[in-house]
Amino acid sequence: MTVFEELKARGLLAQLTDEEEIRELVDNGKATFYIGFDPTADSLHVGHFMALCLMKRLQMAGNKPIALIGGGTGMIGDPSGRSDLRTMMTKETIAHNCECFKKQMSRFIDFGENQEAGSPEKESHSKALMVNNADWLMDLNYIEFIRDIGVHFSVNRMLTAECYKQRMEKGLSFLEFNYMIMQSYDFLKLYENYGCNMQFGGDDQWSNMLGGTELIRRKLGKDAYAMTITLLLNSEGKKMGKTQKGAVWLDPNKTSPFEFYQYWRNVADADVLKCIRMLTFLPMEQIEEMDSWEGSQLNQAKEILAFELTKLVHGEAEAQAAQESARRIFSGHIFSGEGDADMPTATLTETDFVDGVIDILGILVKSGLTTSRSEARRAVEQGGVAVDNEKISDIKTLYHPEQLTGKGIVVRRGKKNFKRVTME
RNA sequence: GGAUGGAUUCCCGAGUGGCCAAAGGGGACAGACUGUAAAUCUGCUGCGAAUGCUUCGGUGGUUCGAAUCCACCUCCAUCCA
Repeated sequence: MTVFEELKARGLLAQLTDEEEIRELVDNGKATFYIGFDPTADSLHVGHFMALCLMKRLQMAGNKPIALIGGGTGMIGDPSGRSDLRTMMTKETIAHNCECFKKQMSRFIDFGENQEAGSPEKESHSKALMVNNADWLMDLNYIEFIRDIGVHFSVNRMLTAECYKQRMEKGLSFLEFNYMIMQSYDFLKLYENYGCNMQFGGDDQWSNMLGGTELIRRKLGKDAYAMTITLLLNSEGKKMGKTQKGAVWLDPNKTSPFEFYQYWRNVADADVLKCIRMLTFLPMEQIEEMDSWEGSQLNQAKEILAFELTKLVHGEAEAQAAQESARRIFSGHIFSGEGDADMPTATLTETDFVDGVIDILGILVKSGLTTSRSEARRAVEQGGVAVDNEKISDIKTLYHPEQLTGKGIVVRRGKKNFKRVTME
């Protein structure tokens, strides 16, 4: 099975400019492709995960990935968020975020030795590149830019793009309108500087990507290709990787391996196979086999999914640990004491106690299981709180520091939220 | 620049002087049922142990009393230029 066939079989591909050409390039390792990442945070999240997997798959097939960091576009911020004019990120933050991105990406993509931009010779030989569009966007001269690039864009045509059509009803700022042009310019630059002949991105980027291929054709008379990745939606049509607490991060300090594991362990039945297919590197044959699973058997599939992904992102040891903890916790007997190391822990100090005691509500709040005492009270009153597996029904239950020393206590809120609480 | 409409709690959306911590729905959370699933049912959803305190774009004002009335400001939408 060739790479292209595999991508297709896994349902990763959404739209392509020219299927035959792309197949040809990709299967023969002749593609230099880029995917753009906006450095809006200091960690990548699950939303970026598919892009990373795709880069990895293609790199393994001999193609050369370029990770484009939107340092320039990041200076403006994504306008589609509307009202809140995002605070402009400083160069320092962007640089910091880029560093973090690179670190995380290198788990997936082999940047080889010569990853630093700056020396064209080295760059042409490296296995992968990371570049920042601030390098060419920041110093643009407005008049020159409009003359050279702007002429090639027809407003009439742009307005027919689906993404703008929708925005036309709610309002579209000029800033936002420029996104297509800037992104197209990125592609042109990468084509000229690094021979980048292909762009991948989320399905929502399609029209911007087409803008790039057209710009290259008009400006240079050359062909370039674009391909979009299917957006990973759950069965409710929402983007995967978002929880009410925010994104599921790839950085273990922002989303612990255990939480990461649990996120995937808890996906809906309808989504498991899709996720396995699109996100894991398990061989297709094995996936086909699972395809016929149903009912509670899918529970196994979820375990596989969670394990595989945690392994990819955090390594095998972490994945193993997360899986064991999860099994132990959900099989009923919590805490053996040993091996629960990765259970989220909250540590109290003397100052958290009043007159040498703290009530259960205080513990819930201090441990971060609830955000306020009112919320904590509700949880207890509704029978949703347990300590060391004993249901707590009295909101006035008190704890002394001695009870928290050593292994401490394990506080559970609801079915799936655990925190070990100990003394300093 | 002009005209009109709008801004309500996580979201949508009612509320046009006291009975409003604010209807209804969605979501979230908790419980039952289950397979750490979905669907369903129940509870719950500003903060506080509580008298109570803080919320309805912002700032002032009128009033015993304001989400509701007045003034100014900010932002958004539609139409006109």
